[in-house]
Amino acid sequence: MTNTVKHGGSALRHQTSDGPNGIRLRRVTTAAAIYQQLHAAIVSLALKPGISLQEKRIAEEFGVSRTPVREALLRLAEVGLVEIFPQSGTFVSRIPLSAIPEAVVIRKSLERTTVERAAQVATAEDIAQLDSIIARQRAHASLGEASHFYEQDEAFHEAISAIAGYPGIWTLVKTVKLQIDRARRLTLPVSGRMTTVTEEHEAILDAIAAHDADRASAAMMHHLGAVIPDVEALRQHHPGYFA
Amino acid sequence: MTNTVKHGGSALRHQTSDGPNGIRLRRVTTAAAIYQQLHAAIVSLALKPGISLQEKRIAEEFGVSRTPVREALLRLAEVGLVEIFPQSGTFVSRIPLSAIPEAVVIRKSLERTTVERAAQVATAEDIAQLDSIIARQRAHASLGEASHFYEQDEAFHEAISAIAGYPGIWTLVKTVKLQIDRARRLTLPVSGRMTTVTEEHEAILDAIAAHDADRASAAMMHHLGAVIPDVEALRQHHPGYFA
DNA sequence: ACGTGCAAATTGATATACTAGTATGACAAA
DNA sequence: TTTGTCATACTAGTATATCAATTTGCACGT
Repeated sequence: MTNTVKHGGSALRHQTSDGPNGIRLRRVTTAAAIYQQLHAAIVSLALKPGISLQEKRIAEEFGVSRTPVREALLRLAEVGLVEIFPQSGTFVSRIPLSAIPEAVVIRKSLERTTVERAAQVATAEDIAQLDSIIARQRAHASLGEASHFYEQDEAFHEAISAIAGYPGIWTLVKTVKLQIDRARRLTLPVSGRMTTVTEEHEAILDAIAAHDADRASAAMMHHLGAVIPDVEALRQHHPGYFA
Repeated sequence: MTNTVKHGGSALRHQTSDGPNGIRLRRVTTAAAIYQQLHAAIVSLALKPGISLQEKRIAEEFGVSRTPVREALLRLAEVGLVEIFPQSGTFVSRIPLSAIPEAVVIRKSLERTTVERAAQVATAEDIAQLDSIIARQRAHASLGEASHFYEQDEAFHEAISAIAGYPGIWTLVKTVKLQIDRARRLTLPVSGRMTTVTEEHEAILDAIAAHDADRASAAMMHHLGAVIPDVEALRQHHPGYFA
């Protein structure tokens, strides 16, 4: 377990507080920047589950001191993306397959709530917004742009949360579904999957537009239930990635 | 905004790692200890919303360096109990009344899920366990022991989550209901409230014992809906406590 | 093969110093 | 009086060096 990963020697550049127009921007701390970079790297599996992360080495690679690196790692440990063993080492967490079913249940519970509420209160503009998201999604799907497609997928769910008046629920869902996302990254990109997802989103939107909370809920449950990855196949293809 | 608060000069003592029986206990880091103390102080309102918390001063009061204090404050900021303004100051967060309705919705959503599942799968032992919790609760209520009563109240909900097979949901609910708890602390202890809560718990348990998921859900929703504090009265009595 | 013990490695914590924003109040200008 | 500027002090963010506590692995000896 002495694997390491190169970060490409990316140097962090402190953002100065003054924008060109004199607007006072919120300062981006070094610790926050490192957190985001590591977060993205872990979720995208650029940093593989199980590999070692050392405060000292990361600090050198980013060209900063241990302090902000340490703070970033502590935050990552809280959301379950790294595991810190005192006086021993810090490692990218293995994907806890046993926790995924519960994460799915939580997500279903919360998104059922948002979609039902959204179906009750959605305005014409809300529906138009969701429709435009789906349109972009369909375009990306036809071009096979998985990354952009994924962004719009998230935007769709986030928009529903916002429409319902519960934007904080999406924030919660994002952290809950982290490990699910990591597992999903390992599944081969099934052709046609993007089209299927788009159709499921359309079904959800149809129900919202009809202000049919029950149908919207059912469509959302079907959508979220279809995303569960095949656990056993993953274990076979990627030994050592799971806890 | 130069208010401060005395911590009574409580000195932290490092726990050694070896228990009397040789079992290797998980080491309690200084940062974690400080986090817990500040967490409890803020939720119990011993630390009032809005007052200043300074890394340096807290470090001196606890007799430690800035580092663990800083880590504790960062964690507290993540759960919304303190607000950090870079290069300016750190303050106990004011209670965000506007976020409370959403927190209630989230809690209802998650606990509806757990109680419905619990009603489906509860065994005789599970039901006995819940019954004993309620028994203890009734005893504490009759003696007016609010603090012990509150512990059993939490234990009841936590047990339901565990019975459902979703222990992580209770962990989530605990953080979501933090601000609700702070607001509730400000409400005067209504006589008979403890008795009412106990009866509501009994109704929930009855439905679970009967494996009636719908009734259990309804009882839980009624229970959680009855706890919403009177926002306007709070604003009047405690100016400066809310955001 | 199997413990034993020591050295290396790593996180936890301390102490100190410096930087960069931020709040504050005094003071000058209108 | 009001407004704008400036000096000052304060605070969080970061850097650096160092030590402590503990785990881990490997060499060593039995």
